[in-house]
Amino acid sequence: MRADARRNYDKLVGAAREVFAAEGGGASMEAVARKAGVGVGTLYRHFPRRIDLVQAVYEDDVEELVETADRAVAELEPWPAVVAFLEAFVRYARTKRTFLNELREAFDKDPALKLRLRERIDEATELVVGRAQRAGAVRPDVEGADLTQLLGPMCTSPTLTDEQSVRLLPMILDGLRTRGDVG
Amino acid sequence: MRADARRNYDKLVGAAREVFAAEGGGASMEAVARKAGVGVGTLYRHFPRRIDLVQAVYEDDVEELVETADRAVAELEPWPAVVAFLEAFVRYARTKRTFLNELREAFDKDPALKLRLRERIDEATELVVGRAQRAGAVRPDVEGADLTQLLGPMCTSPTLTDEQSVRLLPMILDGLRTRGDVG
DNA sequence: TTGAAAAACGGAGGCTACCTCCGTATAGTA
DNA sequence: TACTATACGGAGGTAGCCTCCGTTTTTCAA
Repeated sequence: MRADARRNYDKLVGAAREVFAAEGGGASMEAVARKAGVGVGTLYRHFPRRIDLVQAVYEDDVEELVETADRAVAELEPWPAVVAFLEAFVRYARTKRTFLNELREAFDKDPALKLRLRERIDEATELVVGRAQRAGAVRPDVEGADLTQLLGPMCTSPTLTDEQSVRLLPMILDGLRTRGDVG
Repeated sequence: MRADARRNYDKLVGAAREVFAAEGGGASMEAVARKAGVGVGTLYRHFPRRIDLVQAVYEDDVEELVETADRAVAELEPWPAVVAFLEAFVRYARTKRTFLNELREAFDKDPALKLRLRERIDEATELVVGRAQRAGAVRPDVEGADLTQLLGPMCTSPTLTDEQSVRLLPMILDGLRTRGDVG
């Protein structure tokens, strides 16, 4: 891939993320190209169908979430790493609401994609949570996948408000940590 | 409402049902008008937004389902009435798959609609199932709403095949009926 | 460093679907 | 029957999707 192509690819994914977040997954391709500062031709060469763009944004988001997990484990103590990761997960999941339909369509068309990315997220969660469990900071009777299963649907539900998510995550974190544990 | 307007309204809802079933909820308005044998102007006067048409089709389907329940109770013995109604429910729910996204959008915009129609369905189910329970044909430890809750998601799941739904409904019916009951 | 091939860019333009508008047709009514 | 309110239909304006191709940029061998 040529350097300028790579540059434009990244610009397009970034622009698509912003535009989809602001206008929903139905936003016009022209708007994405404009935001990225490239022509529509360039957009369509990289992403022939709208769904390819949605998918690229989503994969990019998942990758970032996984990196957040790695960074949290490398830089933070076990419990703060869990807090940081789950906050990132909530942010990640909530942005999906603006293009849930498009995402579902992408998953319908390619079920393997859904599975693969879900595994990737579950592994990252397990990395952070398992470490905290071994350190005695998190109760042992939960698994990483339980948490994403709990938070994912909560965050993508269209009726969840910003305030609710801000109130609920701390509550979930309190329930998650080993009892009597401090700070 | 003038007679010709009423006629065209009905033709449009019928055409929309067929076209949505065949091409999905994203089918073109022109295609619906053509199928109904009217001009697009007529379509848009009756249904200013696509969502209004989706909603009309859905309400019509629910109405038909409720009528099926009434007819089953009037014309059939308790158990056969349950069979007939649940088969109709499966048919009803499966047709929704082709325009689930549009339906969700309609519900997001008007949550009361969802509630109202759900209640209507639950009442119809209760009518048929309650009668069969009182007649001793159906086990007493289930409610009408449990059944729709079980069948609805099953039928609208995009991964359910025709064959599966044909195999599963009899199984569910077997589990539903009072043990030792015949015919 | 240079020049030519390969790769990528951009946006004009064709296509299709959405929706409005208004002249024409028709049902209902006295 | 004649009149009016109502409804019909589809031409045409608008907008978004996508393709195509002349132009620009990058790469790389000499």
